[in-house]
Amino acid sequence: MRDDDIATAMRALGHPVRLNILRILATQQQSPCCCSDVTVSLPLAQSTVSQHIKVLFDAGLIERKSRGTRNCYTIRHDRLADLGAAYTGLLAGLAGGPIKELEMDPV
Amino acid sequence: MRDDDIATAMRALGHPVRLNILRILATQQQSPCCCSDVTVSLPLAQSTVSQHIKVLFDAGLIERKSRGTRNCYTIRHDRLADLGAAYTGLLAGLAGGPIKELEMDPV
DNA sequence: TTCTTTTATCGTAATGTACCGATAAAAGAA
DNA sequence: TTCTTTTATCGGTACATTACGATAAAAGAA
Repeated sequence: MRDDDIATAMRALGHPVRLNILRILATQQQSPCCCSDVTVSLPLAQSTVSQHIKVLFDAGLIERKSRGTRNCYTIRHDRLADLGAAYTGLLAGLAGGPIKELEMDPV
Repeated sequence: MRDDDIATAMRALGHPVRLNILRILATQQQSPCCCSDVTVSLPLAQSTVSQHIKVLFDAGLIERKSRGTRNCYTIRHDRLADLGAAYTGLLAGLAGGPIKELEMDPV
């Protein structure tokens, strides 16, 4: 995962409303969840929710499936796990300190 | 960790330059690392780096220590770990699905 | 004291984000 | 066909972010 992708995903998660959208998608995981389903659970206009969904979608954190007149969104758990792994890797790199190159090439 | 704090920390990590600043701080962990030390490692003006550092500081991800005429910054590994735990908790909540309340209150 | 170093902050410009209402396109129902 | 539902996108407003150069304050050196 490149730094740009990590940053994009982090920024997508960097808004409380979008965290809640993920939770809403998780809650209604059984039946497919569309934009209007999310909107009724939030004190925001439909256009605003659609915009937040787009941010999550562009960051690759949710998936879109066209079902009739609605677009159903589901969480991409694989991508969220990837981000978690990338974050763990980042922390490991930060903990190492300046002796990092010795660890990578032990002859 | 509240949603607002998670979002703030995520947003602070949501820029490639700030990821690099953390890595630079980690690399020069031995000797205290100040703003000018970070600046020479980046193709950015000192004022811009100072601003990025402020974002990380305001998010609680780095610590400031006044040492003479310079301000030395160090990584707050505890806060980064907190964020990792919060993220893990978020993922667990998202994986659970709509049966979440049954798990929390098994009588 | 004066000089230098270092940093945060100010001012500014360009760009991005967050919200809203209105609207056009797509798909199903009548 | 016409009507309804749903959604993405457009236009607009307000505010935040990112970048820069310039500058004042603080602390040490001369």
